[in-house]
Amino acid sequence: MKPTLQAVADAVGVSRSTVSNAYSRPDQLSAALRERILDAARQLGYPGPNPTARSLRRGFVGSIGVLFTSQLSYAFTDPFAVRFLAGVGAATERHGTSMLLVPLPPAQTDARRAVENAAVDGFCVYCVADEEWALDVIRQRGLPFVSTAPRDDAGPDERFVGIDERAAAHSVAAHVAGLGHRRVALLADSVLLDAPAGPLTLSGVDQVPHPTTHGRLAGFADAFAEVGVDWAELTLLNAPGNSRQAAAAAVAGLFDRPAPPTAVLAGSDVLALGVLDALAERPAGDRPPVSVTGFDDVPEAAAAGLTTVRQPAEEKGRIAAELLLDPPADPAAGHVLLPTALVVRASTGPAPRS
Amino acid sequence: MKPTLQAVADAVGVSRSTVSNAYSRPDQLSAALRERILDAARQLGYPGPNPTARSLRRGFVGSIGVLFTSQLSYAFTDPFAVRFLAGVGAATERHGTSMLLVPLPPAQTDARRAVENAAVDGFCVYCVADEEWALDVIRQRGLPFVSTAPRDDAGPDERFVGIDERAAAHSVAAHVAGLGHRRVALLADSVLLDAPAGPLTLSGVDQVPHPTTHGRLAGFADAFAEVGVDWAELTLLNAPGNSRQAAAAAVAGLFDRPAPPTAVLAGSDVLALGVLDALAERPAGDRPPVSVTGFDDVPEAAAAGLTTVRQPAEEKGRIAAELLLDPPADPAAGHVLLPTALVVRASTGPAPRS
DNA sequence: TTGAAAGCGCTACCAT
DNA sequence: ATGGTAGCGCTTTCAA
Repeated sequence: MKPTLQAVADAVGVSRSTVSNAYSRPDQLSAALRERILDAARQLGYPGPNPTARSLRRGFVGSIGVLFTSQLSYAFTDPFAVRFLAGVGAATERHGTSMLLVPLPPAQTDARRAVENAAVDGFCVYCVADEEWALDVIRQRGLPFVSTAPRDDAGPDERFVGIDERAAAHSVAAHVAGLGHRRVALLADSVLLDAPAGPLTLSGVDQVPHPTTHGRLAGFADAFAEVGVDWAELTLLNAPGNSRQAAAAAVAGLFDRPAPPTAVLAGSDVLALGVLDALAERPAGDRPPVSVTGFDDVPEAAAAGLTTVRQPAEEKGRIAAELLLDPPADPAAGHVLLPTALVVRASTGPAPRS
Repeated sequence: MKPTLQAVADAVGVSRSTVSNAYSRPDQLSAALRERILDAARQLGYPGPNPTARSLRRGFVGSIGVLFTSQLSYAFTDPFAVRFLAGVGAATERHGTSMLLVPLPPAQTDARRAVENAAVDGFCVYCVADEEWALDVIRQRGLPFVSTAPRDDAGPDERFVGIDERAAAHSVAAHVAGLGHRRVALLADSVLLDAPAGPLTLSGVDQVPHPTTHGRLAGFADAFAEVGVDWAELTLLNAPGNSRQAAAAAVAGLFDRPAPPTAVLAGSDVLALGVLDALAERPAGDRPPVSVTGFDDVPEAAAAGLTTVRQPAEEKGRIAAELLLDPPADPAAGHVLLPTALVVRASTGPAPRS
């Protein structure tokens, strides 16, 4: 049995309060006594105050949760998510807080439980899919959180860090439109929950439930509407997951259609890279000159020569954590919009004249 | 004030035990009563049992710690570490456990505190530098742990997953020796704690404190000893950190020496890539034909054509977590050696005749 | 500077 | 099937 604080107190012949003070409030006792206590603790093999008991008593835990509303193992394969985590890590590091990664089981009920049971003082919610239920749980627990997806119904005290998805998406799409492309496919992850890979028909972009995906698709559509191509003329492709494989599956057969798109705008770099994979797999003589764009500007994008929109990944994570750990006095400061930039590389070019 | 379990009990007119059972042991009460209780809880905004209180009472937390004995923000820049984390994540996911990433402050005392205060049921210790102190704390807390660095003084109940570092390192080095290289530099991270970037003189490999680094350097040295090149003839280079920048700094000026090495054996792919960076920065006409090898076979290695040793990163993380979460009955099974494989790519070639 | 008392919110045992 | 009791190990007033 591990010795408790009580055991140390008994050994030294002082009260528990004094031992507690020796650890947590050194100024409350004489240096000599403190040394005596710490020595006795060492002797007894007392490992210091039990973190759980301390948390219960103090009312806070000293760690923040990071919630990926997707498989945790997936999150680590997403370069953008990893940079985000690095940012959160940097902030927690400075703050002396730990970060808890909470895996969400596939079943909805179990996932709720996971969020309910997480021992944290707040959450950074990194959303890749439906998240409302998670926010409900967090609110119910009375915990603060920072979201990275734009939400219409965000309360005034709800903190956010992100980008203007729609404007950013507009910028790449306008670039592609400017190159003359008119037959265009839009590719996104989770256009509709649980839709299969491939083409999808939606009466309008507002049917897309996930705010990030909605924002990006809307931005793409805006740019083409400006050049006279409207929603119904765009090919919408669903990728069941944000992975190169999912993207490749989504564009299967696409370029063998009668009038294939001359450009594919993807909702993320990972998806765009998957499209390039699919193109590269075709025999060299049969590669249509398709322009492809991504989103995020992850490290791999540069190597692949991908035209994309840059957003500061690490910064996003860092600010999310800081917003949580040091809530700004002014609630308006709890809403941070990060800059984005269009990065033009070799993956886009003029539309072929046809 | 958030309602407590007591409040729900009062509202329904049952005891706390019954409410507790409604959440944790549904089979202990009638479905009807359980529904009544859950309804009342919803009504009152009771978010379910407080995780901390529950942990205190139950005696376990439901999360495992992952300890990087380096900056957390650094860990996310290391592709091998990220794959390792992905493996841990996959295992925790299946097990319904969370993972706590504990940032270690620079100061030794604070770092001890961080490990002492982590609310976890055990640790996966991923070591990049001196780790003994951390293991001391963990043992003192009586927590189980799994280490990934080979340790001489490992007790019989201490679990381990890793590779035969020395044999693996020998395999690449023998490949390079077989290509005829005799003037060779060995590059490693933290050869000595706090040594600056660049050449370092050590009377023998046994002066290297970190077990992983020691194993790899020893394996390199073994292979060259076999062809008559002994330790003193090898150039030992220290990189202050496992990063491309650190590696580039370590080899600065190296190739402008009178008789520069014809091969650089790096202790990790990241370092090897840094060497390639340094080489690539030289004017095209002035690039010595240096063979470079890495270690790990991270995804980037393939793209760079790096000759390296493959070790299963994700598997390592997965097994580490599993060893922690489902301790094998047979203690011998708590010691897992993973396979490695020499991967020969374009970064190594025959030594120039001179 | 030190100690006594009062819980933090919950669960598990043992009765009923 | 349900409730009473007894803590889990600690911190924090407050009083001495």
